[in-house]
Amino acid sequence: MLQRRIDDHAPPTREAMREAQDIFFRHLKRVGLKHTEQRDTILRTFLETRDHLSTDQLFRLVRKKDAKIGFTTVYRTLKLLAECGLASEVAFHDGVARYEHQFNRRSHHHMVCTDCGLSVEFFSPEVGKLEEEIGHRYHFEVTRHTFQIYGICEDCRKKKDKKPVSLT
Amino acid sequence: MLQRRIDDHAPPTREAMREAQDIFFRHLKRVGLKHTEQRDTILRTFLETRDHLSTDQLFRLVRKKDAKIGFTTVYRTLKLLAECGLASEVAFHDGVARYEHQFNRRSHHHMVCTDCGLSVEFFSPEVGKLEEEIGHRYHFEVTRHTFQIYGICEDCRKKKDKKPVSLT
DNA sequence: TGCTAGTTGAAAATGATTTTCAAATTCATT
DNA sequence: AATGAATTTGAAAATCATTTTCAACTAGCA
Repeated sequence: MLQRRIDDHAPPTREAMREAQDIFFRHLKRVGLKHTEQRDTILRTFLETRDHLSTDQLFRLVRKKDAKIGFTTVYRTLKLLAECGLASEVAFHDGVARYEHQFNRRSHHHMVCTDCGLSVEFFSPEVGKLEEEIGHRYHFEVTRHTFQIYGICEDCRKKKDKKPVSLT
Repeated sequence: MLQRRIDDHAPPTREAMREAQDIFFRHLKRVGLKHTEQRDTILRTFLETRDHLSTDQLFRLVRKKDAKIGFTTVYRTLKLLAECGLASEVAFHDGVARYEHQFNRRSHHHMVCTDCGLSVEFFSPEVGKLEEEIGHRYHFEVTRHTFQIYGICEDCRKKKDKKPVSLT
């Protein structure tokens, strides 16, 4: 499905990159894993992205930097990144797991067009407050939340108006 | 994964059941499909549930009522129910699509324990308002939203305290 | 009743995700 | 720098939920 974005975002600064690598390698050390060239390449590629990537999409990007890195390694590294909080899963309900990096980003949410796949980010501090409040009420130690709004974007509505009934 | 519930809910009244059937069969007629025994059984079974069911879980329940109904039919009927708004998908990020019935229920959301799978429902009118507001801002025609909070429930936290480091 | 379009369900296909395993690599220790 | 134990890698195979196929069956209109 096509993925367009409305908002924009700056590439990571050198410091940001370094800090993220630090978090990652500290995590690896903590759980007794090793620092490898592949993991580093995958992390760097991931941080340079801005969309919500499927494992396969990230794999394709990684392959451009190092054609010898396999899908499996990307898959496994993405799990490690999720473990240490650098990546988080975003479910768009289309049967594919997507990840986005969480580094230096404000808490945000997504609105997705169910026709063309356009996704828009929006920010809402209320959601964070609500999360905390509900967690407290039910004695949960809250770790994360997901909030997505689904609908039809303006463009797709216009297209529909032109051919109102599809008989195919 | 285990699924416990904290809140409770009454079984559907005869009227509620009838109304849902009406909505369903009206929908079938509208899109030129037929009213069958199987579809009726599946709808009734679904309405009697209260949890977030995977297709397979619903299939098992349906099979108790009519052992001749196949998985495929349950799968297809669930899609039809989602089409006419009687069912809606809930993603718990565990790789399985789940549905819950929407009939006569207030808009609600879920908090899920990532350890034991416990899910709690909560209600929050703010979320609906937010949905509308964001949709308007980006010119989306909003159809639905999902909001889930993830965390660790009280019980699981207590269990962890007892054996703080797992070395297996 | 007869007909047509839709339905059913077993089995096969699909497609994303996950595991397996032998060869290669990391890194703490010599 | 060399050693060796533990981990990593990546291709291939396995898994598993979901979706499609297709031949036999059924609903519901004329």
